[in-house]
Amino acid sequence: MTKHQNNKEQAILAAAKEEFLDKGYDGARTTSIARNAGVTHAMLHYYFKTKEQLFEHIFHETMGMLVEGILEVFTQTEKPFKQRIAEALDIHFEVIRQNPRLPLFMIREVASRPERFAVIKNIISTFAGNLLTTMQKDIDQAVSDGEISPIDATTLLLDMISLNVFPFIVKPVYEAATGLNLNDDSKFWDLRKKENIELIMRRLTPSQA
Amino acid sequence: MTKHQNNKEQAILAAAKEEFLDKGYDGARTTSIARNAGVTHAMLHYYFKTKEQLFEHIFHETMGMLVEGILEVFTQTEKPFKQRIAEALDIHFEVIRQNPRLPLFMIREVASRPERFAVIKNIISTFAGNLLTTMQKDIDQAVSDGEISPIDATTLLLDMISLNVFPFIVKPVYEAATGLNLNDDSKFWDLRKKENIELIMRRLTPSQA
DNA sequence: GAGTTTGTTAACAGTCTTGTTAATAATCAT
DNA sequence: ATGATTATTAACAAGACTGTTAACAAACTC
Repeated sequence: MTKHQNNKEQAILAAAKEEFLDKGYDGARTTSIARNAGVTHAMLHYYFKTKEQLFEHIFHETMGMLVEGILEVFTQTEKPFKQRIAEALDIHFEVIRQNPRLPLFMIREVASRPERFAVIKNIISTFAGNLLTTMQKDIDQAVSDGEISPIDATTLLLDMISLNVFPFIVKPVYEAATGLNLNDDSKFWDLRKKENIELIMRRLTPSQA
Repeated sequence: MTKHQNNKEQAILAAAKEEFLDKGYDGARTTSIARNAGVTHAMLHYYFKTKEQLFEHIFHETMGMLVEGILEVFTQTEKPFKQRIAEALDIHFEVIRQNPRLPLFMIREVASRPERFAVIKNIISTFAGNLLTTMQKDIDQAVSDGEISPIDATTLLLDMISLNVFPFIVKPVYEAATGLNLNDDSKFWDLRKKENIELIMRRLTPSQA
């Protein structure tokens, strides 16, 4: 662990993250990971016994990053409800923008092996439970204050996540169909964020009728 | 081709569709497909030379279904713009509801092998081009009539697709996290469709200020 | 510096998976 | 009915991929 370059372990992890995010568990090859990390594939099995174990590392690291990012979003101050939602949308969008391949990775892996998800199931469900109840309370308050029109917390949350996440998921299809490269296009993503906030704000604003 | 039960070919196609939709190309096994179809795996290779070729069949059939469904959505009559959009959302949502695994399948395969998408790239891009220009004209008309507030056609389209498609994509994650089964829950999907239409209608309605 | 632990390599074993082949049966055309 | 075509089976070939092992090197401990 000391003088020996243990950066090999890091190199393996980095290459593995690339490979898994790109191709998913089934498409990933341990030989390819080893090659990209610049080590023999025996080394890979020396540091991480199995492909599954290596994947677990990446999956947890990745999920941790995501959950952390989301948690950060909802520790908000005492501002008007609509403003807090707008800020949450902003931060949430930026978290994904910095890790754009993460949502598809998560969805893909859970879809093909739901049991793998069991580990962080509890974390998410208790977290979501708390979030939804506090959110619903805030909503009820804001509604009776006449600040917003009524809506379910779960409904609102799914609205927000759909709008913020889907563009990143559909990006490969969009790029394949148009030939454009959205990574370069920061204007596109700025506009998208703005539009999402606009949509949710309009959804929340009480109707004038 | 005649008296021989060529339903074996159909059985293989059916089993292959299941397998590919469920596990993706990389996760699918031709032996497993053959087993589920009730044929030897030599038969599979007799009818479809390679796994790739079998996949192409499924991919094309599947994409055709999707594109057809989408096309159907936008052949609309001479109703007010907002009403047409609401109806398009409704039909689009129902198409996906009947083929709920299709969007994730498409996105997953395009993400891990963009080149495979080249075949239907042209269809989609010309289709989308036409759609967007007519849509933009309709929007401009409706805006100058004071029916709606201004919006880009591409922006509106992405809003609509995000809201309608994402819930189906995230379904496995939702189910894994909650332990619930959304397939049974037709109320959930009815509400979701309603909410999506509500959101887009509010987005389009001119602001009262 | 002798011995122990840790890191590294190359070769290999075993399994899984795709695809082929050669032999056999069923169906069809005439 | 006979020959040609199509369907079907079982066994096998080849390769890819994961994981192991045995031998060796480097560093670390005392």
